[in-house]
Amino acid sequence: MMVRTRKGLTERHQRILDYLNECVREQGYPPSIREIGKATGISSTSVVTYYLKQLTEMGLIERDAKYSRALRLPNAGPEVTRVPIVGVIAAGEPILVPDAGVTYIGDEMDAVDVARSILPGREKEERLYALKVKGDSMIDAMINDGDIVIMKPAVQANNGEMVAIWLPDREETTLKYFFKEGEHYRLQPANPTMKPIIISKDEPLEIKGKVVMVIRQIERASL
Amino acid sequence: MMVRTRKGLTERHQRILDYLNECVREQGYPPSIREIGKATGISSTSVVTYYLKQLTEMGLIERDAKYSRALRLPNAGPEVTRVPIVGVIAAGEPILVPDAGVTYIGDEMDAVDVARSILPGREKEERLYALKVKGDSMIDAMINDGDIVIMKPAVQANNGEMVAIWLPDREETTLKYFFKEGEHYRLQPANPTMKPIIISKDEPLEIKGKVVMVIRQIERASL
DNA sequence: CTTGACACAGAACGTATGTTCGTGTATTAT
DNA sequence: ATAATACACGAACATACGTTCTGTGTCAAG
Repeated sequence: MMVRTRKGLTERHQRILDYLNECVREQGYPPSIREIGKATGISSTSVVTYYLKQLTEMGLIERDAKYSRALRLPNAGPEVTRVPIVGVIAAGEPILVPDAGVTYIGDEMDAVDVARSILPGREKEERLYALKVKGDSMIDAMINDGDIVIMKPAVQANNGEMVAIWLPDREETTLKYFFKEGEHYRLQPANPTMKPIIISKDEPLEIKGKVVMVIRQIERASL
Repeated sequence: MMVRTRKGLTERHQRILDYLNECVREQGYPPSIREIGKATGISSTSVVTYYLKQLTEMGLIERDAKYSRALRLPNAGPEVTRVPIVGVIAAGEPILVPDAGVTYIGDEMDAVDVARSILPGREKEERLYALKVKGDSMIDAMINDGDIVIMKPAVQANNGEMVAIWLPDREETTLKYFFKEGEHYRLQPANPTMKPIIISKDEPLEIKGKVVMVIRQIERASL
């Protein structure tokens, strides 16, 4: 009996999977049964089929019977999420929030691609949007003019979450860590050397979304 | 003569391309010549081959002759670049730079995936690395504790580029926009409210890399 | 010692598959 | 009018290809 590795895979299972991945990545199409055999040192097409059947049963590949090269890696979905840039965010303007029922299609809209692996788990499922920062007003959030802020829709927040807040009385937008404390809210800047804003619970405060990520593409500075 | 569309593509060319894209996306492997014929209303395998030859000549597909389903969309490379996180960057420590000949393989190393579409053009070709920010010392660069800085190797810089600099005399690392001016260097903070550092050309200054991008994954703040 | 499970192998087979050839029509250039 | 080119097609062909069948060897359990 061959030595089993993780998940009940033998070395031959693993080499077949690795070869399949390599073929899809390098040549753009899956290998045939005979090509798998040659690459993995299996001299018989029936043994390759024997292993492919097991990999199918383990859910690691999918096959469409009888057709050539009809192998599929089931979880090879798109690696990036395209997040629409729905507008800008600036200190003195209300925050733009996408309408609930609107979807953004194609390339007409500005968008930013974000690798799914660097998004927090649950955000992968939710409808993210992005805002581009305009002006120097977000410095206390350590966010620069031109940065892209990835948001998820929210009208409420838990303590410690960073949110986009519109303060109507002050006509001000801000990005802050949000805390409920006694009779007021504390809006804590990301810059630890700066002081928080204390907002009385009498004062209107609108949470427009939660900040998930900030992306800064470094461009050359002018003199 | 059939009506030509953009780039000299006839309707049949376009339908073949669309079908190829659809097959790769939906079933995970390319179609055969006969499948293309059925899907596009072309009854003869030699006509399909005639069109595939033209699409190849236009650079829109690639074929590996004689093998089944050996069609490839040439620009369908991986959508993300995996950038290794080679260490941390902190104010009082020299900057870690990956050795020239070393490559990072597999999952042993921390890494961050970056969508290729948000990288500047030439960085896609070069060997990027990432450093994780430790401490509050990069605030003047608008960079927070925990941020990930995507770098490209460099020992020289042009005016206006953001670089990672190690000042040996001061035992200090800093991220600044770099300017050569007369008898000194000006290291300009990203935070426009902060003053630059002026470094005499007599003082040692080591450029360790150029900053390409900053990624901040927002986590919950503690009280 | 026997049996069954597992792993492996080669051969045979029918179908899938891509290429080549010959033919036809329409349009454009000479 | 003729030739060249583009577009279209069916048939034939050889090879690629996946499945099935039969067989062997090893090992563990009974």
